Amino acid sequence: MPSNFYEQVYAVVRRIPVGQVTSYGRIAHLLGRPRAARAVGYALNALPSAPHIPPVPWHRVVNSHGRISLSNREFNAQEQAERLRAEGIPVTAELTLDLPKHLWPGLPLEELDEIISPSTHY
DNA sequence: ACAGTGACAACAT
DNA sequence: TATGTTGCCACTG
Repeated sequence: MPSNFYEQVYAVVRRIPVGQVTSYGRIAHLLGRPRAARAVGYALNALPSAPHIPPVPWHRVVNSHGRISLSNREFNAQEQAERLRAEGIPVTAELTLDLPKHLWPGLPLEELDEIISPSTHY
């Protein structure tokens, strides 16, 4: 049973549209925990061992500088770059992209409320 | 209960 | 610009 926080992170990431990206910190802010950026990364790290349906587009999350994490010591970083390019986002050899240009605006309050407090939607 | 661990982020050199 | 340091928070054994 995944924790509530993980599920909240996954719920948000699923809303990121094709061709757009956001950062770990911004997801933390959306969830009302402005300083939990690190925990967001931790949540995504735990993803491969627990495949979800619908799938979670983890590749659309980069750091606050618009750079792919896991600095190229793992093939995962290259895979992430390829997936982003496939969605039309240019990624440099240094694994960076234009964050402001492709930044996902975020969620409407209504949808956000459903994620944070599912019990209050009726 | 508690210390250790990160796919972070901001700041300081 | 490029590293290093520090604060953070949820999760794990």
